[in-house]
Amino acid sequence: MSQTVDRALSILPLLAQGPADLGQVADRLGVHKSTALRLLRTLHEHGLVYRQQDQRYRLGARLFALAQEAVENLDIREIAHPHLAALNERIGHTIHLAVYEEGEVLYIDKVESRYPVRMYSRIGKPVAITVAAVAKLLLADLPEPERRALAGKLDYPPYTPRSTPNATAFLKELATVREQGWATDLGGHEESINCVGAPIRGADGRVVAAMSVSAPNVVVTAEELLSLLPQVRRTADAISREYSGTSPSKDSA
Amino acid sequence: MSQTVDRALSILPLLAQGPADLGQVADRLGVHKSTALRLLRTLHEHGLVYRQQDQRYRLGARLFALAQEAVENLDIREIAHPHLAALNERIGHTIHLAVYEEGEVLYIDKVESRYPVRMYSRIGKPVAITVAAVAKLLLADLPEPERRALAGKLDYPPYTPRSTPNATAFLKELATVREQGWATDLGGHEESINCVGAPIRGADGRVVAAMSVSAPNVVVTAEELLSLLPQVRRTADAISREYSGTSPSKDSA
DNA sequence: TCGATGCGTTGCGAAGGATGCAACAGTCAT
DNA sequence: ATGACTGTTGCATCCTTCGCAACGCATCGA
Repeated sequence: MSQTVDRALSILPLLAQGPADLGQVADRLGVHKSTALRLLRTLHEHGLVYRQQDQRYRLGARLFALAQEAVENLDIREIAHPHLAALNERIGHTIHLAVYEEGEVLYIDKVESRYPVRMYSRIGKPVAITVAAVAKLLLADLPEPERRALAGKLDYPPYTPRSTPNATAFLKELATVREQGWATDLGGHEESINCVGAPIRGADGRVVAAMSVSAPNVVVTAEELLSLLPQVRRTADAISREYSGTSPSKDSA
Repeated sequence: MSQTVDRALSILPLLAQGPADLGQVADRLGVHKSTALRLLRTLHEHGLVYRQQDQRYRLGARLFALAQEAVENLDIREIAHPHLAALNERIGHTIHLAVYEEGEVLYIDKVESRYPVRMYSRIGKPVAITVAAVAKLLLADLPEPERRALAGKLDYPPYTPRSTPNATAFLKELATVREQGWATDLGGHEESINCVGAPIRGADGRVVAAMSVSAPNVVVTAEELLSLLPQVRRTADAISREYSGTSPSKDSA
């Protein structure tokens, strides 16, 4: 809607592919060099773009700062984390927390068996949206038309023989997930990794996030992992209650 | 330099503090609601901003994607990682890799003892720039005026009794670090944590990155940690050589 | 040593786009 | 039902951005 801003923001994904010099940026944008220069300068002032010694531009540090702050301020994450940590304390496996946003699923928290570490390493990468347990949970709750549209647009990479093959199978799986209120990924992404997940719901019953427990099948069999389902669901429900209960009145300032 | 873009980008740090509605954004920017709306729409189209169900805006997922891609494309990181992993294999402690950028020091890689994990959790947060070994290494190599200016601007939080107290002490410490070619942080940030670090240099001899090994003093004493210094330096030098050697000719496309 | 080519940078007039206003629509609370 | 609030739209005005051309500067080759 705003041409100037639109152009400026188009520079970011362009630089995400790698550093580029002024001419390259101008060409890719289809604008004059001087225009590109002014846009880059503005981005630079805000720290979103950095100029390395060879004068080429690349993405800047402020970007990380923003992403960091953003994820820290997600109240679901804040509420969920203690619950995830407690569950992890008991069962010891890796636990993920994920949300859905505009056609993408992204992890916003993770608890590792050894120590609690917030690892955002998978953030931004195309999450295995067609197979991940958390993705199924989140997509299963989308309004019918949006769900159909999204399922049609997706790619269905055959990570393993057990991966979801196509939109039809995926929609069917989502229906199952919606019915039963939990989801699995049994070797659909990596042959040896199994997951079980449960949805976290807001006050209106809509799924606002999803959590899952993952473990390699050399450690626990799929059946053993499934036996943890009640605990996973209890945790998810506890988070749902707390999230629904406490009104989000942030009386700051 | 570009007013429109400047205003639009100013929205991002504002939203980083927490979700805000249209009116709040407009107020903080000092512009009319309709103007703020158009800017937010543009940000939204690029995925940098997300509109939650209560219509308030917050930072969007694309931001994570960009930050992720950006850090993945840092060639220093790519080159260094195998070396860091190898060193970690031998000595088992936590290893950090950091770079300097426009007054900030940020971690771009980390290897944990258990398994290699890229953890960007500290990115964006104010790194303990006045005490961290990697920070000293990076700042010690700055041009004199820039170093002085920066040292003057910094805060010197007394994390522990051993933290760097002020600019004078810091500049002196940096001089020492520059002389000896390595740095330590002995309980300057957290009482029980010690670090030793070494610089990674480009072809022109300038410090382009810094690495460090950290360990709690309940596991290894400061002396024991210091005895690892030769290995750390060898690793850093190996990275320097590889980084300088291979010309960065990315013959893509 | 000198000219040539390529890059980033600056100042300028023109015009295109962004701005703020005012009016509208929807929602919630009273 | 009525009021207040928030988000939204269309529009005329003016500011801001745009592309041009010329410049400074470095690198390269003769």
